[in-house]
Amino acid sequence: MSPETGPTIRCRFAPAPSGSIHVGNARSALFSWLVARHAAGTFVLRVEDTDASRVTEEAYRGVLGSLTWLGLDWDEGPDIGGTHAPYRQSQRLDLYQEHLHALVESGDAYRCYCTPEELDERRKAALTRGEPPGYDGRCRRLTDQERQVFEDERRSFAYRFAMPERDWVVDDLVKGEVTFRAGMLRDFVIVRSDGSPTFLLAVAVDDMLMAITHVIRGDDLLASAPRNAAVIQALGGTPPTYAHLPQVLGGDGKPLSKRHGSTSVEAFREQGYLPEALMNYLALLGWSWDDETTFFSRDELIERFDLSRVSHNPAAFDTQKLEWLNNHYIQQLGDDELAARILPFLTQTGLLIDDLAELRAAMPLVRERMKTLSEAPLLLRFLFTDDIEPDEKATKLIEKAGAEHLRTAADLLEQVDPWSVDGVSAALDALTERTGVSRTKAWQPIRAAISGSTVSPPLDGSIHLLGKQRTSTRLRAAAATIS
RNA sequence: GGUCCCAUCGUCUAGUGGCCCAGGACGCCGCCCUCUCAAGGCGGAAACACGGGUUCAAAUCCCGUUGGGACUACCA
Repeated sequence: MSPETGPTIRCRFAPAPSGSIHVGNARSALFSWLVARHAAGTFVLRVEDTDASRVTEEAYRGVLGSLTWLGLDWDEGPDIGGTHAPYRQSQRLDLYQEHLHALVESGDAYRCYCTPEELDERRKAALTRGEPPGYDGRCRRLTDQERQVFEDERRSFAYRFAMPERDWVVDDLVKGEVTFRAGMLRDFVIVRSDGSPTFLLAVAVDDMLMAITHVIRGDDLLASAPRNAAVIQALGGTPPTYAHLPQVLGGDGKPLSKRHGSTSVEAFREQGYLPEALMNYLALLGWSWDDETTFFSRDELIERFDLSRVSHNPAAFDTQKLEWLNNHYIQQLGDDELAARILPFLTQTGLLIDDLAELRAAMPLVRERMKTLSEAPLLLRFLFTDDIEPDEKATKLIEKAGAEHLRTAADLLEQVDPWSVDGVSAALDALTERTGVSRTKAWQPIRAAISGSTVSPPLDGSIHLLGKQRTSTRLRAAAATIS
């Protein structure tokens, strides 16, 4: 697979821009991209937007955006062009038309005059007879006279591909040799009666014309591989090598569907997952390097990824493991980087960050406390607003501690000079000593008063960042609420 | 219904006939650390779907059963 030993490997990802791309597709894209990058080959992005009515410009941009965010890039695509342009199927219609004619010329495609109603009827009849329900090939065997009758009636027609009646073997890089017996693959529609090409024509033509060498996709498309290959062969081309990946399932082990909520890449981004974490996690869904390595950087994946180590069984998406990985990657981020990534999540909840230095200074306090970036506002809110309303638990703690305790704390903290974490810490210890209770008992009411919650980053660091004045104000305000 | 794919802890997986009374990771449980919550450390419970073969030896090979899934569209 090295560039020196053979033709350049060309892989592609061909999403339909119908909304956003879900994690199953994202993994297909990732694996395909990894194969290309590992082999120093070419990665092609092609957009399957033949169903133009449903495709919006926004959905199109969303797909590209999701891939870019994930960390994937491409050498040829609709946005950057390339030697096999255009890369949107909606702009390749004349190409499909041209190849349809070639297929008709060579006798590999024919007009099918069967109406949807007739097809439906025959399908049902076959089913009740216990026979396979596929197209029976009727119009393929029409005599010239019969055909003429339909033409004279001006019946509308679709074009079907005449599937050669022989066994087909797909030598799949993941599944191995898969045999499809003669007769199992029926003649399929390649151009609809409205003249539009179907996926089965477009994919074959595009893969052939774009000189794709490796098609890596979900195994729901396994049965279409022999059809793709047959069309390409009929067109005089050489079919690519196929690799069909086992499905990505929802957390419940069922196929991904609306039931699982938002499983789009975009949704994970919005929830505060890091792209490096998602990529790492997705790589591990159906692939492993050895018996123990879990963390892989983008470059390590490129270096190590190999289809021969792709699992044969479907994989359930485990959000908890993703969360754990995400926390790991968050911990790897430096203060500036983490602050920059958190910022949008804070402003999104209405918090105004006027002091970036303060935000940056808070990073060490929250870094290992977040599974996702979207948890940041909850942890940092007390620093960026003075609108602190103690929750129920916090209120109870404050009342139980009493006004005296809070005022004592305020007194002690006001005396801290210079204002440092150590100084704050010493003052808190003095408070503990003076009251003669445990740190937990002495400090929790303080935490409640300054953060409004029973959970917060470490107290001394939090108070230090809050500042002497604001801390004092909050403690005394809390004390004042107790009658 | 037919064809095809798949089957190791709850989950992701290691395992290509002996190194496996099955290893790692997430999750779970316990302990430690500890100002809350986390993070971290240590320890624990937890799997070869079932039944037949083949073999000196099977999680690993073969057959069957069961169970999942895909396909069987003028969807992609």
